[in-house]
Amino acid sequence: MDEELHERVREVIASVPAGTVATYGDVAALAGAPSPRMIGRILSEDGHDLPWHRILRANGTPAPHLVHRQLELLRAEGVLARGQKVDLRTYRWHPEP
DNA sequence: GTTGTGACTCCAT
DNA sequence: CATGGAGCCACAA
Repeated sequence: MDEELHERVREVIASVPAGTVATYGDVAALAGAPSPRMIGRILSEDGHDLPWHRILRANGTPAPHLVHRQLELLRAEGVLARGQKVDLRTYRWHPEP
């Protein structure tokens, strides 16, 4: 049944609309993942098809080696970042009922 | 079986 | 803002 979790995570990430971002914790919670760490691992292996650039850390900063990449892609979608930090308060994705 | 590492988060100092 | 400890799961050696 862990495959479903895998699918769920992918689905949640794919559900994040352009111009918005989500945190690892949010994705983990929405997908029912056991821990936010799994999100990173899944992205690292199966994130090639997913908008992984819309996934940020809890403080609004992307992962260390992708920082530049993330911010550039996000900027292309209209998500402006201040230095390395994105305004989660403004761009954080809010799932609709 | 343990140990170390990782695209993590939270809280205390 | 920096640092450290605790919690968490998966995988390689």
